[in-house]
Amino acid sequence: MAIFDVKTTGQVREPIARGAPLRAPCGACTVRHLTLCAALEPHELAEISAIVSSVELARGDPLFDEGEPAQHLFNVTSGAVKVYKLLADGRRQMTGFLFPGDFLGLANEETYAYSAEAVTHTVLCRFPRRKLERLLERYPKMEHRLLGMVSHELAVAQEQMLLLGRKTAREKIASFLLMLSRRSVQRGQNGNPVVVPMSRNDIGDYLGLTTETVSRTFTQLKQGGSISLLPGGKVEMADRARLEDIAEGL
Amino acid sequence: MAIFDVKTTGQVREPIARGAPLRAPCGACTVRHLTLCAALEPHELAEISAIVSSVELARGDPLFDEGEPAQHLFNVTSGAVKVYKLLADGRRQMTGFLFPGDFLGLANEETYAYSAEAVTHTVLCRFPRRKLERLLERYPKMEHRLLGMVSHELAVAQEQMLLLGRKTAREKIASFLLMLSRRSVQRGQNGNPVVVPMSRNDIGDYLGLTTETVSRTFTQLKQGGSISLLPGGKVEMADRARLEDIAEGL
DNA sequence: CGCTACGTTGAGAACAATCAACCCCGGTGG
DNA sequence: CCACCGGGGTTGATTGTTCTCAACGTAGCG
Repeated sequence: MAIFDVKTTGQVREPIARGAPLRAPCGACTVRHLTLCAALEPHELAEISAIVSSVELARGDPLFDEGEPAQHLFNVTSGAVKVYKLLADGRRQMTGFLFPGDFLGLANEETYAYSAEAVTHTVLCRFPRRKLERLLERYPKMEHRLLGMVSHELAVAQEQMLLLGRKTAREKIASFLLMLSRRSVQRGQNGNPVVVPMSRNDIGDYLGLTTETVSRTFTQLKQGGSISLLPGGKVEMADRARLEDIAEGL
Repeated sequence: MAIFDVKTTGQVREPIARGAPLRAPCGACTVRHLTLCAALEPHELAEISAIVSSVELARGDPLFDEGEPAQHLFNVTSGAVKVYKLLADGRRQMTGFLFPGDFLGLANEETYAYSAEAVTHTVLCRFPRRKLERLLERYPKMEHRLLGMVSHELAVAQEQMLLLGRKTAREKIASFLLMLSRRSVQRGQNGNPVVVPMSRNDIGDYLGLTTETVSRTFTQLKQGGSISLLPGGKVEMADRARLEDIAEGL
């Protein structure tokens, strides 16, 4: 949910085993200004560097599962991550898609309240929770920044509740595309056409729809001239103003 | 969303004009241990007392509207508040019901991202935002506590996304009753029968349903022997285990 | 070159929404 | 005192959006 304006061209930084930690040079972090680590003094940054490691995931790799002991916080460096909750019978609700600059893993309890999995090849920074907490105690500015980020997450979650509870399939898809586009622009990338790296099924689980309905609605928007579907999972928003209206329920 | 275990018998503390501020004695606050003000040193409490005032609302009175400048934070002292977002055509999504001990009004931007209105006669503490922010700067412990509260709100919001996106009407109503019951117990009140102070319409807007569907689903649960509807807006959970199963999708 | 996963499209079913009537209760004013 | 009114709640009939089940196409990959 954070802002980001650095071009990351590829996904892979250094080929390491899945989940294996790697010493990361925070000084060279390209997304630092949008993360918890923004605006740190050099000595603070050094302390962060001392506890952080890097994790690399392949498409589909799990990062952690709901109920697991919450031992780490993460910051997405490149790629994309999906976070979701499950019902006993397998029904799934995505609670978010995370892109470079976004953080995840914050847990009030001792365990994660949701699962996280890589949508594409992804690299993350990993902070041991205990150590980070101790750092936050000593640097209230960092905690203040974290509060701002969590508050923003909460506002985004409330917007999503409005979508899930009250918008039609059409409005949901329009809102979704616009959200992806805005976040892409915030990361300094092209907002149109927008890259849609997740599957129809994932999109459905994010919007409270089935794959079929997602597919049909894309088709419908395409035939209505609002969008075109480009190869490589890109969507061109041919009539953005119209999409904005649809998303707002007009 | 906060925890609370003090019995508040009535709603009215002191009859004052709607929305009018009143000097409040924080030292005597019965819900302090669940709020931002929990575990403060006496001198910190004195500083809070110096900036806080009290607000009293009648049933249906607005507290603030989405888009309005966010000048205050609030803490519910007694009563109940609903917070919601609207679409252009009037469709409404409740994002939460707040009870004694809960706070509201946190805004990342300069304006409120949602509207708030009293469900019943309600009393709140009011903190000027700027002054509270200055206090938070000086007392990182308070900010730490606030972070914990917001994180909890976020976890609740994610649970609600699962409900809105993936649960059936039946499962939604069962989940809703159990949530009210749990929060009632946390406030030290009777969890069964549970008091349901809000209208069918409000419940529908919270669960992403219409009034009619809410009403029908209550009837259905009643006929199935899971609940009984008592006078005074109370609901007896005759078979709580069954409700738990329904809520989990079993 | 065939798998498999993903996406699209179609037909029919189902759940919840809509439209509508009615009830009950509390408040108000004749 | 009672008739009227209005809001909230319940129930019924019907509609409709989305889901389900199913078939088929396509692209990437071993």
